Amino acid sequence: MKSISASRIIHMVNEAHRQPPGSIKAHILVAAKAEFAQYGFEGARMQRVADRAALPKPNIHYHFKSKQQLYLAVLERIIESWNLAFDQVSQESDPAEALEAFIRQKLKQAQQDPAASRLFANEMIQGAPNLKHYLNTSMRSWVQDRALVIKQWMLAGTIGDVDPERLIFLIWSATQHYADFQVQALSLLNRAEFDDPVLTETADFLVTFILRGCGLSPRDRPS
Amino acid sequence: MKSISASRIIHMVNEAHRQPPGSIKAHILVAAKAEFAQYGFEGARMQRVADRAALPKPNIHYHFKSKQQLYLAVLERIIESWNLAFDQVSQESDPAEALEAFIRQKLKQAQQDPAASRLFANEMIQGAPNLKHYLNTSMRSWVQDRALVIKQWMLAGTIGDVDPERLIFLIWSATQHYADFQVQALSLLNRAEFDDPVLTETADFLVTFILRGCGLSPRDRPS
DNA sequence: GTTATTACTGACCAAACGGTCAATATCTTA
DNA sequence: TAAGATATTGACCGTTTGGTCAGTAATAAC
Repeated sequence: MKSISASRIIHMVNEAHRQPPGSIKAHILVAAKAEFAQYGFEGARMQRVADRAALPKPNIHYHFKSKQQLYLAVLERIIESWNLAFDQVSQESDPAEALEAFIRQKLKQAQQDPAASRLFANEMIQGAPNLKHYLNTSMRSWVQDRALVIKQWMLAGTIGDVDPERLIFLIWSATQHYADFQVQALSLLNRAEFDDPVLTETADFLVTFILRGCGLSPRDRPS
Repeated sequence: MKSISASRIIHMVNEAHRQPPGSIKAHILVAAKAEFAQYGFEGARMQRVADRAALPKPNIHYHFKSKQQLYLAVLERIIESWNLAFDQVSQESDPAEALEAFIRQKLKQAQQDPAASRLFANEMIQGAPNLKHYLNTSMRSWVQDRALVIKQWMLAGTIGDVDPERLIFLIWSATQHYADFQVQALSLLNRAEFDDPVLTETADFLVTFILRGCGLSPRDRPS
């Protein structure tokens, strides 16, 4: 195995992953995301990435040194874009409103970029070989922050008794599943595609159901 | 592409997939399930299947003609084992009891055979290239039968207002996620492994939460 | 307009891939 | 125990894989 230090790899990736939207690197990253999402790291083929990007294969290798590095660049881009949607919530927020916003946002994310969701799913299924650190640091503290707020809501009596970590995990699973298992969902719901009407119906169901699960009623909306 | 008719493939698979538990074919199928679950079809390597089974590679090819056929045999075995757990439920069943049994059963399945769950997840992520027919026939009618019972419960007022298909999908997602995203769940819950105590806590949470989401209280249990 | 740098690509390579095959061992049954 | 069928395997094959490289085009700097 070539001895390239982890920090050097991370440095190179950091250079590569934030590209102006129209750039060729950004274009390759989009193609690679789709490929890795569908086939996983080992199943992905550099030739197919090139075909998806409509570029010769060596061109891909010019911009990204190796398959591994391309994968890491895609992965970092996804995590970063998810962190941007790091919505603010506090003890003072209304639980129903905050949870509803969170559910709708997660579901919209899953619909707008199912490839990102599937790539992440592949990484988790394989035991997160490239995201173990993320799971034990950023993700964990993010969850703990939110869990603390939920616990405070519980103490204040503005929400029912629920395990906050498991609640967050359930919301993630319920929303992500519509991206990862889209074919199953569409067959089950007898729909052709995951379009806006399906999104709205699904979001409404999830909000109602989960809020009820938390001992809350969904706030009234103009109908 | 070789022209082998679909029925011939299915016939061959049917011959292969039900093996006495101690047989070599069964042993290979277990190894292959783990490999396909972790890497997906394209990412799986026949050599690694052989290594997992502690057999020379040609031995695998003696028992299963091709990678594709081995994969199909594993898939059929999983679907079949899931169909065996086809628990009976009717209009007369108690909704809370029936849902609780369903949730606990699904979660236990996910814990006892996470590889099966992950293999299925991989197949869904790729758009179910080998399970489209299953999704549109067996799975669909299974869901519709259960959905009908849930609708009757709703008419009888023994359960709150919920979209039955989406409820089933949510239960699947919430339970399967603990197998597919096990590393994430363990990190989030600060646990080392998905053992029986975690299983029980998780099942209790899911039962309470989902029943509340359906407008039900979990039936009392001796504590 | 020359030069230096960056971007691109057809042709190629060693290694790994799924799969084969002839030779051998191990069971069945008469 | 001979004969046939089944099971096993070391050595091998054509193809595909991730990746390279020399040569060329395009761009930027002076």
